[in-house]
Amino acid sequence: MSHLRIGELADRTGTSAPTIRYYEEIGLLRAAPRQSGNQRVYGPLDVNRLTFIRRCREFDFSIEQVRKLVGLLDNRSSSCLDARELASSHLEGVRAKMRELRALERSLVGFVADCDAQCAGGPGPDCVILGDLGKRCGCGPVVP
Amino acid sequence: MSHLRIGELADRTGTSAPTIRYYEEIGLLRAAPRQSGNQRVYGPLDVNRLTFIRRCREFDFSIEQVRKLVGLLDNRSSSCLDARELASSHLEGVRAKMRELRALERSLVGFVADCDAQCAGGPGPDCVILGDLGKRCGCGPVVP
DNA sequence: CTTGAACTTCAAGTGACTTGAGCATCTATC
DNA sequence: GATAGATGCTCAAGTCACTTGAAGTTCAAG
Repeated sequence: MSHLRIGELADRTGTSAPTIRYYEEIGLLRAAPRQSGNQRVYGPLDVNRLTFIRRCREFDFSIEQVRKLVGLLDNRSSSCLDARELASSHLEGVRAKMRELRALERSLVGFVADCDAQCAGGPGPDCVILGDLGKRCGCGPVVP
Repeated sequence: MSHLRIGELADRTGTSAPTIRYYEEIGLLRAAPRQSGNQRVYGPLDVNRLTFIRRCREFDFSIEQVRKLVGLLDNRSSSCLDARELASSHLEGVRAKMRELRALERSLVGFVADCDAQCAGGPGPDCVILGDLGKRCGCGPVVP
């Protein structure tokens, strides 16, 4: 049972087979040994490693960041501080993105509310959403 | 002064010149008329339209959504409801993304806090972050 | 032996641009 | 009028992290 083909590995790790081949191609996974018929064969260690990789990706680490994280695992003499640094700088990025999204959400809520209050489904070009989107450049509704 | 070249249009709208050419190529901006020397010439209406487009993009609307929004502007008989619909379905997407990011942030904060509490900068492979990232598959720290 | 699922490779497509090469044109100064 | 440097032009390829498609091979079941 410990010998898996690519489809089984994919199922166990929530990956697709093409993605596994892609990870192999970019060197994130080792080049898997092949069966007689040239099909890739995997073992339990591959399940572990790929699960780790997928988890990092779910946490929105980029492939290059994952490469470093995997390197930390491979290189057992490396410092914990490297992992902490990677995680916390990633956290910074996530927080910045969240701030942006919050501002965005507020604007969109405002647009929709204004539309409900003022346009009431009336036709066209004077919709406050279109007006709002054109604003802040001081140009009002845009005439094409 | 109402005749601008691409660089000036770029400056006034916070866009890059290649991006403006790209928008022209995909039909989001009309093909600009050319000067004698084949350089593009723009007017105030182009500033308005591009500002509108950039604003939509800042609000994370996809190019295709922007294309619709611009179409709403162009087609003055269209209904306000279309714009409202576009904005509110976009809002849904933004909220979903925010929920993901919030969960992600919590995890990362947890990782870093655990590391500070338990690893204290000690060396290596037993860093709780690497452990945490490998978890939930029940495999613990991953052995490559 | 045949069927069909799963595998193989290689190439191209996605979105929204960015970057680079190599050449033309404009503007300012001498 | 000559020249230098900024700005413009086109076309092609690169980015990221895969996904999709074509066309052919291998495996497992009946």
